[in-house]
Amino acid sequence: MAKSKSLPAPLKHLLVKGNEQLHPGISVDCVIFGFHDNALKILLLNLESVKKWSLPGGFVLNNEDINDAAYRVLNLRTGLDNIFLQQFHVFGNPNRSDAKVHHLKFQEYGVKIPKNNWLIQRFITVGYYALIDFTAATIKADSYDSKFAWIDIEKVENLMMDHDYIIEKALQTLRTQLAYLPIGKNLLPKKFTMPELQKLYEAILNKKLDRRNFQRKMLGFEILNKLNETRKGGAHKAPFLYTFNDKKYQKALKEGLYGSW
Amino acid sequence: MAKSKSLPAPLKHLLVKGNEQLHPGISVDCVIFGFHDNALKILLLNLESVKKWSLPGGFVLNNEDINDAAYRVLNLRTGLDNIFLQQFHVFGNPNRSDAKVHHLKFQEYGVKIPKNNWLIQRFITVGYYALIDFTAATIKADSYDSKFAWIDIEKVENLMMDHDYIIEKALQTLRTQLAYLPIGKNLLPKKFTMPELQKLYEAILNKKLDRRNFQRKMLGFEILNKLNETRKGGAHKAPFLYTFNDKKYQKALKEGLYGSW
DNA sequence: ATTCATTGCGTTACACCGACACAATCTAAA
DNA sequence: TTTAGATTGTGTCGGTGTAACGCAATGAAT
Repeated sequence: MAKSKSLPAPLKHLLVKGNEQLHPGISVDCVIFGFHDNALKILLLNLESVKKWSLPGGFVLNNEDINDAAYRVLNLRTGLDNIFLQQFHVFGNPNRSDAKVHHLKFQEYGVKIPKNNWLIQRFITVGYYALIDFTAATIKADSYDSKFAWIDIEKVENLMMDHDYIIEKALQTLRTQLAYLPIGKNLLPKKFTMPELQKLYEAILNKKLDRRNFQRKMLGFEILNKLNETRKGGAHKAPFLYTFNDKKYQKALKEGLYGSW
Repeated sequence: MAKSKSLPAPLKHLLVKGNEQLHPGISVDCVIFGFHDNALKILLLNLESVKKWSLPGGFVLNNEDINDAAYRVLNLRTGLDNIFLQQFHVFGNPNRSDAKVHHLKFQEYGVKIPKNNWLIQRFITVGYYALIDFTAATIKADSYDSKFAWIDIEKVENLMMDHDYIIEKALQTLRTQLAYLPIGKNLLPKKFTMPELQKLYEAILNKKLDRRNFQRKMLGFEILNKLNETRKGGAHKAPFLYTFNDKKYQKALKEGLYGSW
């Protein structure tokens, strides 16, 4: 009924050039966490053709490191650079791919995907998670998806394919790593207050923390610089501002916060 | 000069059927840790054709979960079942594959790999690590490699392709996970003594631990059953034997040993 | 019987953690 | 201008776990 729009070049490219320019059967998916209004959110894209939300993902170029591919996806969507981005799991269930997603998408343009096309194969995907400053990102949708949204971690559900599970795994990883990696640098603006940092931790852990013990523990890691400024404007006592001490932060990223044993 | 032996069926199969039966461009590699003579060892295979040692690895069947593929490799090599096996990293550098390995191998049989054959492509590999009971395994080599060896972790070097790096990453992961996962069940015989368990931890961490504190900490995890038997035969006081409490062990595997936060 | 390394169990000092107290501060309302 | 109310900065205290070390018991070798 609806008049077919003409097929966008990037989509055509996938069908025609995918086979020779992209690594077969493997993709990357990015769980991009952002923090806003004291809530942890995830960047999702809407595939109108299947009426579902999905994670931003992409394919791996023939001569591209898979980590670079994930970074390219992240950068393309958010415009951000120098972001904490980490592999966390490989999803290799043979039934996870759903060709219907692609069929429906191309149907919008009245295009039928040829049998045995590169796109209609089983894909194994590598999950990455990233932490970004909500306020610094400028999100771009692309030809496959026209809408995006930051969706509260509590309200994520009914995503495309196995993306719910991917997010669950990402969140698990993030929570575990919170215990031994310094998290927060990318999720918060450069200057932030201790209560803001605490809210972030509480959102990730989904758990209230004691204000005073949190501060003591955080300062104990020695990765923060206390500034001689306060954040005025709130209706209460003005809290001090902090920044991350880049050098010590990087060191902690490599060596972990404790060491234990 | 040397008379060409005839090409073994599994190798021929790779060339001829790989394209239709195996997932393209993805492999799995297993870092199999064993414990013997108070040292941590890794199972390596020798590729005579390239005169280098390599990790046991394999490909993923078209309809096979990638985790099952890794498990299949582990089981094929060791004959063991019900083993702790975990993904730890994806190695996706575009230059990591080295077609020369395959060319040399097939040259042994006077066979030239056709251009653009399935085998001669870039492979992205998923690293898995496993912990096994050295004494329970019966190692099998296969048609690609004729020799195997347990090589001391300290002496691993100059492996094929990026396998040194893969092992380094595996060891890093193992050390990190030691702090929050119960390790040891698969590396030791069913019954073991506290000093034996300690030696294992010391081998993994490459660090001496205090005997008395180690015991207290271990018992504190409440994943061990103390038996009413001792290990006689040593030239000294007979230490008590322990087993892992399976139920609590599994629970700790899921939830971690601490929880922190 | 004696020797001696090893094991089982215990002690002490110290750091860290959770729970809570109290004073200082900032804005908004009175 | 003063007061109220919520929030922040700093400190205390008891419990817990850890590192470092002591000492008696054990068991094979001498």
